[in-house]
Amino acid sequence: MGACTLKTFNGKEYRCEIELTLLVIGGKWKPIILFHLGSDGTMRFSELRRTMPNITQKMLTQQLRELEADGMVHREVYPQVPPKVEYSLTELGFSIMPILRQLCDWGREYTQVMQPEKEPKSAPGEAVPA
Amino acid sequence: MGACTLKTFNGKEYRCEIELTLLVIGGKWKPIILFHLGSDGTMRFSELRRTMPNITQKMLTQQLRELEADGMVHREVYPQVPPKVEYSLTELGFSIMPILRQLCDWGREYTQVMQPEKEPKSAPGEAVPA
DNA sequence: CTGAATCCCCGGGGATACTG
DNA sequence: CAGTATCCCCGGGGATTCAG
Repeated sequence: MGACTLKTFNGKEYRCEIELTLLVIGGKWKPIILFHLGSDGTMRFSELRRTMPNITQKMLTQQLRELEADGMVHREVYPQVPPKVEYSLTELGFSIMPILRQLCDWGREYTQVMQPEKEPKSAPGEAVPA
Repeated sequence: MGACTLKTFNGKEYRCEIELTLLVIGGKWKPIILFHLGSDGTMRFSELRRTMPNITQKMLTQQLRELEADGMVHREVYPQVPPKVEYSLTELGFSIMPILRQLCDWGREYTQVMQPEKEPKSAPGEAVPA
């Protein structure tokens, strides 16, 4: 229904709360970053890079900063040389983990359901006829 | 963990099932389209356009075709003039609705948690101190 | 009414080099 | 080690026009 009028929160424009959520945790990298931090716990910058070999440091830094600004991750800087920076999820960050896990599960089941035939007769969670 | 090696499914490349899910239901428009179809049921093309005034017909058509190809929506063409085409969710499409609703809920709570203070002390679902 | 076909802009995001 | 700073490409996606 008409629940999709233009709203603004913290500089983010959205018409639906789903859009707002996607602005915070969506995009090519954020879900993966959050998922790793939630699964493996506190990680250094270089650890994250090794875990995601395909992301550039520019993008990793950028996405982490946005996640930090949106209250999803905590950034701990150790004033020493060589520099050491650790990232971890905030409580708010952890609160998205259940959804991330479901996204993961859904994707896994999707491959199962779509594998046998191109005509999808049953949804993930349903039994497929033999 | 090293659970993020490059995989391929149906021409989609992903390193994590989350990425695969996002390839199917992610992007600027798909979540909204799915959400409307799931909430309001079968809709004509023009109905969808009215519900989402900001999307162009090109994008709406394109996204609907991709969703159809991925088994998320069903496209029913009535061979008559003027043309009439109805879109609805498949079972697979419906199976994503719970997650969409949670995305929606999370976004709503996010605005509550982030509103009072910029320093996030509690996550959505937690009680905030008075 | 539904949609295909074009044209075109803009910015997400990659590659590379430099710095404290 | 953990970032900035540039440069630049490419395609997502908007506006508009044509068609069955």
